[in-house]
Amino acid sequence: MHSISEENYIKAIYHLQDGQELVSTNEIAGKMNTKASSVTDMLKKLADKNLAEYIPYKGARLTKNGINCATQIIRKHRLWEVFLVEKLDFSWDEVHEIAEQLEHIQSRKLIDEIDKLLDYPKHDPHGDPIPDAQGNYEKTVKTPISQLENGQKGVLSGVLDTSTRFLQYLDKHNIELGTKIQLLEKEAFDGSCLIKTDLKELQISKSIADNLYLKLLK
Amino acid sequence: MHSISEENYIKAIYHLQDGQELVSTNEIAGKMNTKASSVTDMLKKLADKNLAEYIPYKGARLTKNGINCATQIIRKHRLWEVFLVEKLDFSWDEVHEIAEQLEHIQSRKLIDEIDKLLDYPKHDPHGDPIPDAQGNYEKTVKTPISQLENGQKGVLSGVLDTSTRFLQYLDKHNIELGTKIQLLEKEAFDGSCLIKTDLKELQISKSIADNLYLKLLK
DNA sequence: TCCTATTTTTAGACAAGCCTAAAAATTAAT
DNA sequence: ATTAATTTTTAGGCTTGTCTAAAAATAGGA
Repeated sequence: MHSISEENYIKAIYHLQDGQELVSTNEIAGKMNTKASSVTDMLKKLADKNLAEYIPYKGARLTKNGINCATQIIRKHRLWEVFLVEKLDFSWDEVHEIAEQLEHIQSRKLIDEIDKLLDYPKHDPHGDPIPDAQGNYEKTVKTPISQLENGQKGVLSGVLDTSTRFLQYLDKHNIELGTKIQLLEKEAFDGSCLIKTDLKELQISKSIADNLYLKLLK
Repeated sequence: MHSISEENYIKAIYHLQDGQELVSTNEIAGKMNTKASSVTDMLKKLADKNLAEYIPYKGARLTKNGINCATQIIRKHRLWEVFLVEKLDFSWDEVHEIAEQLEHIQSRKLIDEIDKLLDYPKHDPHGDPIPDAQGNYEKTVKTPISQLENGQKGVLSGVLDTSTRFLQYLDKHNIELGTKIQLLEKEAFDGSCLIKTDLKELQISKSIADNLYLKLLK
């Protein structure tokens, strides 16, 4: 259907266009680790195939077609991640790269069977929602710890950075999806935060507080 | 490591070189559905990478390196086939194309975990042996029904043709791997055979008799 | 052996995806 | 509003893997 390269661009645009109207060439180049000129080439191709609208010098956005395509790729990626963790003893910091390969396997039946095997999970191991076969998924409001008021609490339901280093840091401190976290105090001058889990209190830097997304509890 | 195209050539050469010393350019082109000139290009590249020996105008054979590579690809292909049949309710005639894609996924740990999940199967759904992590696999002697003497019997342990049509034909007649089959009588003039299973007697054409491989019982 | 048929290789072209360097358009700043 | 900085596009080139058409090598037959 579409080449792997096309699929990767579609996915990148989808993730970038969240909220924004148009995604710029440079933003896409940054995310894809390619040069702006390569992006321009690809945007023309995606526009030809009616997967994206492309306005020269302004940017691009996915068409309905492109969005469908993106959600199906994301569905595959996240289901494979769940599969790797649930069925094959991978840890949540090992699965991303392999899922990047597996998400391009073309077989509708395959991914639907994987979905069934896993009993139709709603979230991947990093807390991100999994689109169903029709591309629908639940969008819950998640707030980074750095934007909470002192005293507010919530359940960890997503991480922005999925690098091995960061996920292993969380493991070390027994923080995982579903962990209940309360912000005790935010330092005004450097944005670092003192947080509390059921197990202990922990001082975290602003960049970590930016990466931990909570579903708020009142 | 190696490109998908390289891997496909390596696999093709491996399957063709069974027995033969050198595999010809045309044979490879036939198997790969490409033109001879494309094969020549690739053989030069494989020789550069020390994956094949290439003697112009004579043919090619895999090096030790190439053979290792081939057995690892075959290992992946066959394990994925078992996975699809055992864990995802695929039938044995649906799995080949998907396994052609999955066999190129690069992750040593992934395939070893799949192997473990399946409890280290020795044969794929078509009866072909699965190489272990070191590339070793059992080579049993299998004889096509067309080469048996009248009265000889054996257990179906492999099929040559894995097309959907053929596998569905076997399903229809309740013939599967492990089915005990006896040759009652071979017609001299057209090579067709009358065979007997536990369930019934069946007249099969020579081409079908050529495709059904038995492990002999005495 | 010599001539023909087949096989294989070479030569040149093309598409996909990427790159660099230069030109054009846009944005920001004085 | 004009210039300077940034962003984006164009132009041209490279690699991989494919193709066609022509040339070269091999094999087969009389």
